[in-house]
Amino acid sequence: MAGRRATINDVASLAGVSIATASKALNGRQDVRASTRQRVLAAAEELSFQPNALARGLLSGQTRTVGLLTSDSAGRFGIPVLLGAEDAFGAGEMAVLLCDARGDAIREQHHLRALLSRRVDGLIVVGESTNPRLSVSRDLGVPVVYAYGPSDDPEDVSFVPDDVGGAAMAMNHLIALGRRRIAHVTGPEHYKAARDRVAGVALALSEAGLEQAGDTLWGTWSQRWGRHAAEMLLMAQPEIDAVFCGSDQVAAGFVEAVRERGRRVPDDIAVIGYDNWEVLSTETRPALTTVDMNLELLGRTAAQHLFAAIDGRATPGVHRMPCQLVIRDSTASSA
Amino acid sequence: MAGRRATINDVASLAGVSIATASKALNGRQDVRASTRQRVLAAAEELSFQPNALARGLLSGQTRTVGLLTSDSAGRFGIPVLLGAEDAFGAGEMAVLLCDARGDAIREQHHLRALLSRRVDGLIVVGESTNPRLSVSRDLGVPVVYAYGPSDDPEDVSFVPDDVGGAAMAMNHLIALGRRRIAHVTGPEHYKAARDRVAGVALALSEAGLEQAGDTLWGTWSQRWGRHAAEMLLMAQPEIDAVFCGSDQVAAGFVEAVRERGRRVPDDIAVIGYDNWEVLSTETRPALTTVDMNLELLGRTAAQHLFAAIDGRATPGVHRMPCQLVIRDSTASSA
DNA sequence: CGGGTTACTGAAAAGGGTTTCGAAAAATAT
DNA sequence: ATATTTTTCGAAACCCTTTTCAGTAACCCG
Repeated sequence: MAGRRATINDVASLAGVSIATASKALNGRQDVRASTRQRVLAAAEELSFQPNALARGLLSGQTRTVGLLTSDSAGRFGIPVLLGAEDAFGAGEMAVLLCDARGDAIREQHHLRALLSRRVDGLIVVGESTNPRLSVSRDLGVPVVYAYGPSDDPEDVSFVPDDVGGAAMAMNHLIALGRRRIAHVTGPEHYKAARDRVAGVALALSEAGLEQAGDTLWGTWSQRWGRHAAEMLLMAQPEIDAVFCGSDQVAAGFVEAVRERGRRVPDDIAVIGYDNWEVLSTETRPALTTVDMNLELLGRTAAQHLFAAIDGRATPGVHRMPCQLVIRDSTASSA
Repeated sequence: MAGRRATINDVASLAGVSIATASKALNGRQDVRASTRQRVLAAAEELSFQPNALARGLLSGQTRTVGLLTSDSAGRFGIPVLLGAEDAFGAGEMAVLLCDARGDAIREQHHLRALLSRRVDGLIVVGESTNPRLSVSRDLGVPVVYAYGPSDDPEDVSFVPDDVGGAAMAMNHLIALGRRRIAHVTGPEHYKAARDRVAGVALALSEAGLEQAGDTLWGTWSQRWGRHAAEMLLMAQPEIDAVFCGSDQVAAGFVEAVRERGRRVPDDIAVIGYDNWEVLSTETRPALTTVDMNLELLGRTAAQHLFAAIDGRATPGVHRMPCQLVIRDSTASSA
């Protein structure tokens, strides 16, 4: 804690040069004799000089800092996106200002103002669900990229998981395994994620010329609902041979109830989950086949596109990022 | 995106005053006529003027920004601490620079330098476990508070959960319920959290004049280990009437295996977990009694103490934050 | 009407770095 | 030796805000 922090002035006087020369030497510019540069570098080292990012930013207008605005970072989905973004930024020498609005619009405005006054170079807005959210980009003056939850303004840049594709991928896997009486148990209808997956299911079924086994069962994203749905389904349609669940939680509950009823997974009924939430998907018995939304990659991609947008190369629109099927025992071939 | 951003200069000319007057008017200082202030405020509003935090920080030497350095924010424990801290800072108009070192010392140094060059007012270091970690405070020039994982330097300020007290609290609950043959299944011995809880168990047992049922079973923090431990335990010591598990994951596996063996929870065997990881503790059947480490509160407290430290009122040492017992069905009175 | 207050206002400096431009020094050409 | 070019260096402006300090105008009182 050596009292005051060293400035370039201190470095310059210790090296016996002007601050202009010191600056050039430190930043690797031309027009500095090698021996002089050597002296300046040594002086900087001795004083453990760190250029003041505030002064630098004030002059250049670039803070090399981005804001990360999340509505609900407590949620499972925000975190991986956030980590992916942080990772991409860290590699690019960018710093991340984290703001959690806790789903409160007032707080969001407040954070937005704070970020703007700190002159961030750009902004990533991480949604709490894949439902479109109000755009904040209007008149903001800095580029914004939306991740997970897209903006409602098509002019904005958004990155979301391709839930339609993910669901279709899961269904195609079941169909390829020879399952023909496939049910679909999912979460609340007001989630776009749930509706998109319904669309993906329909797509895959119609391509295969199949009918869904019964109506889609809407519920909650909970294990409890998975159990309940399993009980209803085994009663009403005991002939089903596969179920696509809207989340790993639902799938975990479903599997548990199926086993308790004396039916086997995957032999009698194959089960697929969604999210690849590893604490759940790998710990259930049998381990869950599930759809991974690659959220960390999504966050990283969003961050990279924010870089591009900062450089003036924005790519407006909603970009759907492919999901990935992770195959485990709950759909193992009943060979 | 109105081209350049408005400066106080623009506000001043629009209001027809000098920049000094504008500044005073905006900051609510004396020596400005009410009508003049009114005009300035209107001008600022019209230009949507936001004072440049860089210029302000450069002058005052205070950035109203703190660094949050985590080793592993992917972990379950870092997140709540982080959220609590972010919450406390947000309320105090502070901004949070998030850095995740991913457990890499080089990356940590790099982030540390970046934070310092941005002139953060303080730093919170969030550990990935409660094992003590290398101090970063030496010669840093800004106050540092450690959360969850304490610093190895007793001169530093650290906040950690009181695992000894938490474990004792759990055991006392079992003892109060009349259980007398209590076993302890926990995670790897190289975790200080596991060792502390062993100490808490011993404390509670000796106070009650009881012996532990068998040796402590060390394993991993997984559900798999919980199941395995249950199988071993039911074989070797079928007389046990309660188990204290080192985590909710272990407890969930334990409960599952116990039920499969035809023994009832809590009637035959009461089970307590640790962490209060709600997706697990509330979804198992029966729902788990568990110890909550109040991590969000811990993060908030750490943040508040960082404020104090920034004001020069540091309170060195390791502060243990009390845990809280959350009682659910897995220890329900078998009345 | 002059002296002493009081109420405002504005010029200027400071904070730390980068960059431009001009000047000095050194090297080369004439 | 002088003229010209090249290299190296330093003074000063600039980024934006806050704050100090000096100055102006209005006001009150004698």
